Amino acid sequence: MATGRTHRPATRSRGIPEATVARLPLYLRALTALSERSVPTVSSEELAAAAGVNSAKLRKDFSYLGSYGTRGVGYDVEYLVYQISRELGLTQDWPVVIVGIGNLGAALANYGGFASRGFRVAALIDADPALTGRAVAGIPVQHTDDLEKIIQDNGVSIGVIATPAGAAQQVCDRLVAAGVTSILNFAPTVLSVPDGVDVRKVDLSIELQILAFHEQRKAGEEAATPDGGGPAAVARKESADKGPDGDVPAVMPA
Amino acid sequence: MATGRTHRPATRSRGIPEATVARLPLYLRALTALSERSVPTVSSEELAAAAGVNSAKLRKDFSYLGSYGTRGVGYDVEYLVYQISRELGLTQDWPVVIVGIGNLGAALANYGGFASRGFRVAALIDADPALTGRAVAGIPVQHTDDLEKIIQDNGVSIGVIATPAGAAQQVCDRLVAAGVTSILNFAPTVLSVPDGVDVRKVDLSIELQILAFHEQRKAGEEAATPDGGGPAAVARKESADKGPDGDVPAVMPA
DNA sequence: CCATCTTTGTGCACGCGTTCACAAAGACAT
DNA sequence: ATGTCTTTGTGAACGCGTGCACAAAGATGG
Repeated sequence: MATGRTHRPATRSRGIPEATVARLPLYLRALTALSERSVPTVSSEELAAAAGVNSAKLRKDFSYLGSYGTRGVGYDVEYLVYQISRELGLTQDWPVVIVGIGNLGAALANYGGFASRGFRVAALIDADPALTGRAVAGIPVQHTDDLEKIIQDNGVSIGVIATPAGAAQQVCDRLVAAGVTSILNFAPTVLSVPDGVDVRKVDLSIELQILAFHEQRKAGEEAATPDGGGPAAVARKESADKGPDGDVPAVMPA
Repeated sequence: MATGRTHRPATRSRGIPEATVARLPLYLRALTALSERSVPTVSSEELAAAAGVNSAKLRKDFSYLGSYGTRGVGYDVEYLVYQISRELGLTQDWPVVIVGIGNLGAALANYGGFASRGFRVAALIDADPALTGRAVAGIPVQHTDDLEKIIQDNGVSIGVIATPAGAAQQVCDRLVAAGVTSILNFAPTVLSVPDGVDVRKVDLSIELQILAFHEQRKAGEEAATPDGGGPAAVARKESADKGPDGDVPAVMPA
């Protein structure tokens, strides 16, 4: 750990820019919606609008995948769905384990967006013996003691961590040791992983803080807006000193 | 609803780059942890390691806020905590409403990371009459009919959407009409909002799809191994880029 | 077959973000 | 004071991502 030096030299995965990869799921969702409405073809302009991006960007993104469009017509929806799915690896089955079955873990287990895209919740794991055996989203919760066996028996390579912050690194280490090479982390902690292991982080409070920053800026500049005093919240008198409020937020209080 | 402009206006918010703003919460968390351990000062190198970023990047980030460090010593932890909190607008109270109290909404309501950073869940809102009146995380759920009144009475400017995809746009429109100017969207949909409203998106399935892409690539490059290709990929020393600092992505602004 | 129209695919330029490398600044010891 | 040591703050170079603008490619109609 302590990745002191040699950071990633280039972030191009097989010639496809990382930024493009991050948008492919967006296109895929829009295309899937079109497919369900039996729309045969779509132009870059239309699809871009549906995905909320610039049409030039979309065309460039697709150009990295190959030339799948027809000039003067657009893109074949079904064909493009297949190509993007294949590129993202969604044509195969990805068994996933969720560790930490609190409120968030349960929400994830129930989330329908997984199964519809090749992800299969292979197991739910929690350290609380009281949960063991109970079913969440129709899947029985298993105890952390069996983590390694579960990973290996199911050939799991993607793990989701939804534990409290304090347990995240330990769980991460065990997942990696057992063979997991991709981790989606919901715990508010920086995880250390060896090279070759991908970690993506989702942090609910960080997103809100970024919004707060912009919100504060908007409120501050609103003093000059022509529009009458908006009903927007007035900057309340600060008072709550940072205080040592239990910062370490447990993702779930069991 | 002409164009779904959900991407940031690329406006250098008060001279502070967007990328820097996105990292400030990361620094803040690391600093808070140091503060609780009564560490008086910290060097850019140490703090960068704790936050999982490059030290040069961290110093440049702080340089946008001003010169808060002492050469030869480092940064005063308490002072920096205050400066970043103030910059992010966390020294004031931010009432927030959560719309859609399903599994995810409940998880968010219970999430401890909000209250500890100036965010206060002012209300929970759901369209299901069966939920109305029931308490989740100690907060009574109110009906969607009262959405506008709740927003205005509480001076809410930040809304969290955790509804099914089909209801998201409608909820969004009502929130915006009632005065909300920042939205955190968990529904898998592209929201259309007028200028001046910020939207940040968190999409669980998109993150997994991005991981799957890299996972597939790793597996594909390992095909050279004599093994017939078992489903379980072995963590192997490989030049898998994508450094340890998994930045958000999609959310990126998504 | 030719003209015209539509839409893709991409060369190019620009700006943002990242990283390096080092001078400036302060602490500390002598 | 002076020198040495540590660490910040930043100028500059570089690479990536984005968006413009247009030529190429194919459809379509006469």
